[in-house]
Amino acid sequence: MTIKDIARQSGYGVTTVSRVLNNQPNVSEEAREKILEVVRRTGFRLNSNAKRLKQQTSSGIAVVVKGTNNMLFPSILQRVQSKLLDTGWACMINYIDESADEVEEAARICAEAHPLGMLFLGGGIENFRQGFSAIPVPGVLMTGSARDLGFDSLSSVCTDDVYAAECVIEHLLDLGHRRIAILSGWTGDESNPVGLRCRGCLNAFERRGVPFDAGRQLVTSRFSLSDSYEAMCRLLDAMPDMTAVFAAADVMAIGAIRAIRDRGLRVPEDVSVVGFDGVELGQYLTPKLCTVRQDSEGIADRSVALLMDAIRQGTTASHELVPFRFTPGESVRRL
Amino acid sequence: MTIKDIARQSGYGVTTVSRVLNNQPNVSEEAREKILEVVRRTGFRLNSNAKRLKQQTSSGIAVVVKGTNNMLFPSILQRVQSKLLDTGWACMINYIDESADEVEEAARICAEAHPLGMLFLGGGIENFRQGFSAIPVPGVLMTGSARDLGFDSLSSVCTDDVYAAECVIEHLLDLGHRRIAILSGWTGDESNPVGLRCRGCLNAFERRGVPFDAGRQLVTSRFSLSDSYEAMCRLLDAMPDMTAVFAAADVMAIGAIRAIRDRGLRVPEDVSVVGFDGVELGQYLTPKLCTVRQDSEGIADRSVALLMDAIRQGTTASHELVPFRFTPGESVRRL
DNA sequence: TGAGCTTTGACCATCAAGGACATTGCCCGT
DNA sequence: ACGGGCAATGTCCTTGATGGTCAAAGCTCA
Repeated sequence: MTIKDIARQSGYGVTTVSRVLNNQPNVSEEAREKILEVVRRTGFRLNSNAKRLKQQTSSGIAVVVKGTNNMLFPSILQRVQSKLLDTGWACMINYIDESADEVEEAARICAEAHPLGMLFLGGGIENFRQGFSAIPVPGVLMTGSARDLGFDSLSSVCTDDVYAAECVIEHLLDLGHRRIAILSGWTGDESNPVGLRCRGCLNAFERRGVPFDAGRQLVTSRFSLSDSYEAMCRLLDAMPDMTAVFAAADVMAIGAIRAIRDRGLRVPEDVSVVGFDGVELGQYLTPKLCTVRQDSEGIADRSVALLMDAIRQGTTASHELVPFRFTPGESVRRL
Repeated sequence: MTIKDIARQSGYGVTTVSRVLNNQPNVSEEAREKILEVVRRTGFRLNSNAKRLKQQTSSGIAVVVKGTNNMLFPSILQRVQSKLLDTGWACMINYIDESADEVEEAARICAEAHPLGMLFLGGGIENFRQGFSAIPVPGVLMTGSARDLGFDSLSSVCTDDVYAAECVIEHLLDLGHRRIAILSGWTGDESNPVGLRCRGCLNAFERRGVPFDAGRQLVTSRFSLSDSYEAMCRLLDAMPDMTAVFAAADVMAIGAIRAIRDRGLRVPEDVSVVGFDGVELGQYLTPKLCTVRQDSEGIADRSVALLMDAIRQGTTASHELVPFRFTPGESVRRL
């Protein structure tokens, strides 16, 4: 079934059929009707490969999502999708794990799809470096800043992680907490959002003159309930006198709370817990989770907007911070 | 940048370059080396549109996900993605909302991508009817059975929702509960998984001779925390003497628990709660959620396998049930 | 040295659609 | 009545990669 068959069946030429199917002018109403009738009857659809080959366009946007446990991702993805639907573009999503070979495989698949642009969700710049930087299309890093990294086709949209983490620690200090533990994600790279959050914590401790022993007070964990549970157990061993813990993600905070309770301790009476992300779920837990609410819709909207600009107008990369909101909650108490 | 440029730059012909890039025989090692060197240096990639046009293949799998609040979806999607990565196929994911026009838009985009196959996650057969059934490729419905529906290209893989719901109700009845409320999803179509779960509940009540007044004891809600919270409030108003509630999804159970607590009632002392899905999160809540654990990995694996068979061997549609496991938990007590 | 074989590469048609340009036919003004 | 002008339509070439055909080159062996 090709456009030629439609032409033959309708008694017109391929050009006329093409004009009808692309809503172009210079076609008589009669021809339009007849051709559309044949198209409807046969269920014909243009071959997208041929169309894109001729028009030198490609298939839409590729989205790379690293990790599935971040509870903020589903809402961001839906928002992105819904924005892209408005443009009529397709959206290829690649979920990848943290292992290197999957990143490369995903990069290969993305590259072969010849997307017009790429969005990166989760992980920091290290993913991008490792495979995706060879794909010569505009991109937006939706978590973590790409400023000062020398990629002029990579924009970024994120929360001001450093400042937000500072706010969290300041808040805990204001409430009288001094022995504060940090449950962090991977911190190898400070352009990583979690690394930035750690930096914010250290800044706050320093500014307020509160000593902080990273070896004892900080433990890293992956973004998963089970991993953060175990990490929190280690923290409790190393620092049994802690009065508060800051988890670098809500999902970690939830794992941590379970660990605290399984030790027979109470939240927040014995240990206060603060999360990061502000997922809706946090407000349905008992106690309601104190957290930093990231504006997932804002992140999605601005990312898509930046990407569109870059694709359509060739705008150079820019870097935006999306406002966050510190959300006090019952999981923290005043000492 | 085309294959011709590579040919010119490497001093070979396009045929040879094509053979190298497609790992075909009859190329000298020297030519292979030289050509690959040029490819690496220039970052050249075959134009996938041209390639697919010539080879009359298409771009991979389209996945349609309806709703983002089901906490089981991320793990299923990642598993699907990882299985598909093995095949080297791309995977286009479409998140859609429940509104009709988004379904149609998504269907249009999927159709234009000419996928080799489709996967449907969330929602029941009604989505498929409404737009996707016109896409002439094999599909697998990952939630809800497509048996007896007369689509011979649509397979299905799901949990035995009816039986699982029967188990839940039987369990509650065994523990002495008699005034059991049901917090259900949309029930308009009994091929819908949530509809099937309701049917299972009714079966169990009937078999055990326990009266059930659907008008008072059953409330429907969307798959969201806020919606199920409100629905639970209505249930508590209509049936203040309830001793247990069965929520048709874990996310609803969590919304319900918040509603119960906001009334000053305790879980499970005043009201027992059972969920459905068995998301990992449930075991991190307090109390640990009693639920039905669906085998998300099994669902993903079997769905991909069925789809692959249908695409590669033209297997006709089949319908599979994946075992579930009833998971007792602290959110239910014996009366 | 040349017949017979294998390896290698140039060339062209092909895929489905789109666009430049040519052609047709009609309307209208003079 | 005739030609200018214009809308409608068709012809033909192009897009990038592939694969078949066939020629050229290199090799072995009598």
